[in-house]
Amino acid sequence: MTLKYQEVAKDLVNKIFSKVYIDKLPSEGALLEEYQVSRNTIRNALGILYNQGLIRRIQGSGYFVNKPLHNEGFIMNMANKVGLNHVGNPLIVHSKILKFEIIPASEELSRYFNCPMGDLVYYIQRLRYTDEGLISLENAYYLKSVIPYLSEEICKESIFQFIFQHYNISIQHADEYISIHTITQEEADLTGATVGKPTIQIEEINYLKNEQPFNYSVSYYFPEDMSVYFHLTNQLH
Amino acid sequence: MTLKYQEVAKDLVNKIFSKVYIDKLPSEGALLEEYQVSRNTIRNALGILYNQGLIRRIQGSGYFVNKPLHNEGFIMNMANKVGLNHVGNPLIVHSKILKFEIIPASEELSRYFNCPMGDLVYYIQRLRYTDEGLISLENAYYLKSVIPYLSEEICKESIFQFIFQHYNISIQHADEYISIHTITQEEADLTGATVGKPTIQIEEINYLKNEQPFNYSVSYYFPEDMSVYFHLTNQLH
DNA sequence: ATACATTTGTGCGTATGTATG
DNA sequence: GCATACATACGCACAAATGTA
Repeated sequence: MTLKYQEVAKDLVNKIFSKVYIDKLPSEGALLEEYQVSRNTIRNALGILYNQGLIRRIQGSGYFVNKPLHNEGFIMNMANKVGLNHVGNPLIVHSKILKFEIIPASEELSRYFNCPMGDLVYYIQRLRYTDEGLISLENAYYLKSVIPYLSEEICKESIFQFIFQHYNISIQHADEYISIHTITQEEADLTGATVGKPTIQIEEINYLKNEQPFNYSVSYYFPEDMSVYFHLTNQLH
Repeated sequence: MTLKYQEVAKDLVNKIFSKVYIDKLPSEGALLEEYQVSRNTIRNALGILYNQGLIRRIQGSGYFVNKPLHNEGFIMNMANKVGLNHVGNPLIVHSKILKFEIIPASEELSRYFNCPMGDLVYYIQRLRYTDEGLISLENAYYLKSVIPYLSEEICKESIFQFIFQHYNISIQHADEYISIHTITQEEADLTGATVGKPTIQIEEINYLKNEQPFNYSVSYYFPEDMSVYFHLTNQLH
């Protein structure tokens, strides 16, 4: 499946990250000439980048590369669901597997997955590290009917990347809930963190294109200087 | 300014909130017939609702009203920038003004506002309450060149509502940073909270249509059961 | 201050592809 | 196999904001 506006969008993103476009992008007219597509297609592609907060656009003037205001600390950009990243720069993450089980869906999980109770799900608990150290404790659940096979070996690297490549599926959208979680004794034992330490909790449900949820996870993020960034467009004036 | 797709979008939102549409929306064809607009306009309008997580859409099947999975605790929906709300239901908020000053922009503020240092800004510190009690401590800054007049009286109610009505401007988009803030002695004195209590910190910069930032704020949210919800669409596959 | 060209924003119509039921 | 419904793509026209001469 190779959609024109997504191809164009990806190419534009690459050109921004690789500093081909430093400040201003070419006009829509120039871009539709370059890519040999219609204006709608160009605008679809640019709309994606705009919604992700990568570019600004000013009527009568043009499209401009967005520079993030904050640059200190560990900033996780939620706009781009292509793995952990620090404002545009992807992070290399490896994991220590704490649990790898196949369990029947509880009432709660069956609600999240929109499936009958008892349906099988993978339950994977991981500690996630970068070069800097421990990032998060993750409790992830995957619906086995959608993801028939997983292994501990796979879970040491990126589960999502494996899924996308082997099952040729992709995330359509996600629901995110952010709150504060204070570390319990059990979690402290697992992570070495102190009991009662406040952490950022991110609960996440990921959906396929057909609206089927396939992944639910709760993660606790430990870095003190961490913040979660996202960009909002107000389309209802 | 009365744009067709925004009018349609607003009308659809109302019909969802007022339970005219409980589960399924009419098809695109039926809607363009009803509103007497083109298919692009209908899809623009529906796209807004989709991006905000209000509806799901399934190719070949139709548009469906989204039911939030979590219903417990105080959930703040960030998608819709029309004041504080609890998953769709607006909250009545009133404020106690702690500070109301006009100050010159510091280096930091001048970066946020993209203005020269020393430009005048309103600085307003408020405690925000609902019937349930204290919600947040807010430190808000408004660029005086964009918002020439504010008063303490106005700040007791919704500042945004006043601005939108009197200056006929609206938020185009916003940058949000979420992190954890532990309450200091000074803040504890102001709020009655205990020193060291972890709170959700939301930093926010709001932009006008011409990309001019007009508001920067840092707020600390106190409810224990609070979580921040937002919906992500993955447009890059 | 005015006029004009450029550039993005909105809106309509049409054709074809793809998923669902 | 078929009808329905959403997804993508093209092309065109005009409005509105911006930048420049």
